Amino acid sequence: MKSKSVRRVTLGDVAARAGVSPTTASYILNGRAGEMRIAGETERRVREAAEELQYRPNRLARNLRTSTTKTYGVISDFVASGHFAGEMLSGAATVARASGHLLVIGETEGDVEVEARLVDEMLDRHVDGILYATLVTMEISVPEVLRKHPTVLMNCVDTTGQLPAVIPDEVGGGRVAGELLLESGRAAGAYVVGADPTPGALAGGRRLTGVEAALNEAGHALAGMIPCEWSVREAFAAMDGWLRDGGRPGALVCMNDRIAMGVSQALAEHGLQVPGDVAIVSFDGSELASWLRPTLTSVAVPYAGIGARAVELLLAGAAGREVEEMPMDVVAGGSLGGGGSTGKR
Amino acid sequence: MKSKSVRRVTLGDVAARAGVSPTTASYILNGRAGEMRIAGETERRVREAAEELQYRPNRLARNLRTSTTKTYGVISDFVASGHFAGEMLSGAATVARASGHLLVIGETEGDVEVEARLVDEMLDRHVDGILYATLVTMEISVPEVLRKHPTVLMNCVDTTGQLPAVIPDEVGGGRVAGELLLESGRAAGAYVVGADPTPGALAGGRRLTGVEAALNEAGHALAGMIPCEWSVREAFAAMDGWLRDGGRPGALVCMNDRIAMGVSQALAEHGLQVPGDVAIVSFDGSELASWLRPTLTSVAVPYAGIGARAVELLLAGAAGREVEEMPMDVVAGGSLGGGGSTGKR
DNA sequence: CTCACTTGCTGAAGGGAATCAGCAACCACG
DNA sequence: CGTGGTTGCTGATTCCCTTCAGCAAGTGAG
Repeated sequence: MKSKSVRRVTLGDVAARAGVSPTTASYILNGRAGEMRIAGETERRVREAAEELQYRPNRLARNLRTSTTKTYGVISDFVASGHFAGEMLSGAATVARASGHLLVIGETEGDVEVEARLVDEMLDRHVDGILYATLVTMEISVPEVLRKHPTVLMNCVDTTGQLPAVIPDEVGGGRVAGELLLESGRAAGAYVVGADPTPGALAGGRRLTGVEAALNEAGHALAGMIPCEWSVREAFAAMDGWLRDGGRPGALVCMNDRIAMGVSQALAEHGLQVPGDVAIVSFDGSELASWLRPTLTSVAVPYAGIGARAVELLLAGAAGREVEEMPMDVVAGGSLGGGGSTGKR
Repeated sequence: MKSKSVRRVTLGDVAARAGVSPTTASYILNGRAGEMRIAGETERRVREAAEELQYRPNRLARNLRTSTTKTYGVISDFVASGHFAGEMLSGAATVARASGHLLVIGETEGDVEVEARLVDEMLDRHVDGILYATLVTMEISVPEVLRKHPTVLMNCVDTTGQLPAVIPDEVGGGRVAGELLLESGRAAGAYVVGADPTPGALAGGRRLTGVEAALNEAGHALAGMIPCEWSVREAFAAMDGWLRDGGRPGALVCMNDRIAMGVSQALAEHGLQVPGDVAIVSFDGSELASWLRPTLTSVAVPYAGIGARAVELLLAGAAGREVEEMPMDVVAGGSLGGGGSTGKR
């Protein structure tokens, strides 16, 4: 199974066949022919030889010489969870590939030791840069050593604010949710379901800020908060309890789609219709939003966009400190009533 | 931001400080001291020097010399979709890391051109092996060049049967589902919901085979099939139509959790209770199964296990041709009635 | 004292590309 | 005919490690 090692074609072979020195061949194949005043005819011969011999440069040799690998490392706490990490990876991989880079992944499982080891492994392999991602949008402190290497944070910001980061514009997303409520005429008696479960997490607070801003500017106000962790179960329990206590919401802003699912279940069990009795708008724009009946109108976190943008910053030589906020767009569903009850996905 | 390149410590530096030759230092640090009859005292000095200088071997140089990179490439059609790909990656990464390997990923989006380019990029970088994964369990034909390099297929088998593969034991999983139905006394009037949506896909047929086998052996038989694509929407539509036509199932075997969700929605809208009126067992063991009310009893696809096992095969020098089937385990939920209505997740 | 072996180490040769410094050949000009 | 400049190319070195082949010194037997 091991390749029968027929000795790969080297730069020297190409040079020999073209009747030039390896130096010349190198310059030509690296596009420095003009700069080095190589004759057009010579260039043609070398390229032809490379083509005929099916020459592929030995990346390992080049890596050693240039200390460069056309490779970026991705450190993230959880690769496996939900589609989030996957989308971020996918977005990053696409942009990386376009510039000939590959992605090396490492999952820390939230363990600092593992994280440190992974960072070392990647730096040992001379990745050209590191993408540091978290599953939940949050403020974190990254390993010191990353400050000495090109690094871009995805979905998080570091406490010292030294490193460039790409995060969702959660406040803007909150405003979008608030505006959707206003547009559909369901802003009265709106409650927010969810509270930030993770210390350091940013999404909840910032989304709330945005929602309140939008409502307040239109002369409305939130009717209240129904706190719960961001899971289907917890949301169901919280909502169920609240409804049992006689609560009757006009609309619900759910901090994510899973909360919206739990909430929907509770509403259904109490005989309340969505969107007839209760309008729902939520956040995430996950597949789940398109699975529910009615489909959810959800303000999507642009995970793929974050990944893509982060790689762009790395490619551009990430100057440091700037935090870029990616706009959150609506995935229209039927949970607010009115138009598109089919959802966009 | 670029590291200020203080010239990394090299093997030579360590050797100099310990007063030995680089050769000796190399042998010692590579654990070949015994084999080379290096004196204990010398070994100590070298290790100490390495420690003091914080020596980290230059992997790029080693890579070049050994044509080995402690790196595996993962080619998969979709990295972003669902938690499946993520779990497989995660399982693979964990085992890989344990042996000092990192994973390089590449997403083909199902495009053969992209796939070919990614394979080339990885082989150029001399990955030590390739994991080739598909989102859906299926039979595929892999790029020819992979046959010349250590390769293990994850969640798929190749048409020629030349390459080692790790797939879920779908027939066994089907049996498990059938047995669950029997154990809970709900085997009578059981319909199967779903049909294989993708050409070449294996899961549906094999699951069905297992379910039928288990039922038949106990003197039961399936009451029928309700075909639909494997999505929430399609499942809802199919089930809703079937119920409108007056169908009344005693139990449903759903080909995956998304189908089960659509089915649950349809049952609810027709006033049928789970598990009271209709028992449900499904496949996948995804998070979704734990989100529904009642939670689903679902036969889980061991994605993480597949990834982990595939890397083990690669590490063991994958001998070729053997196809390993990983057992599918039950994630207990409440959809079959009886015990655990809380679910295991 | 010699020979054969063991112990403990080292020199030098790669691996394949990138790149600095420089050289030969030719031309033009005064 | 010497000088200076351009054109077009190349030799030698470097990146840092692994590893083959071999050598000097010590030991024990004969």
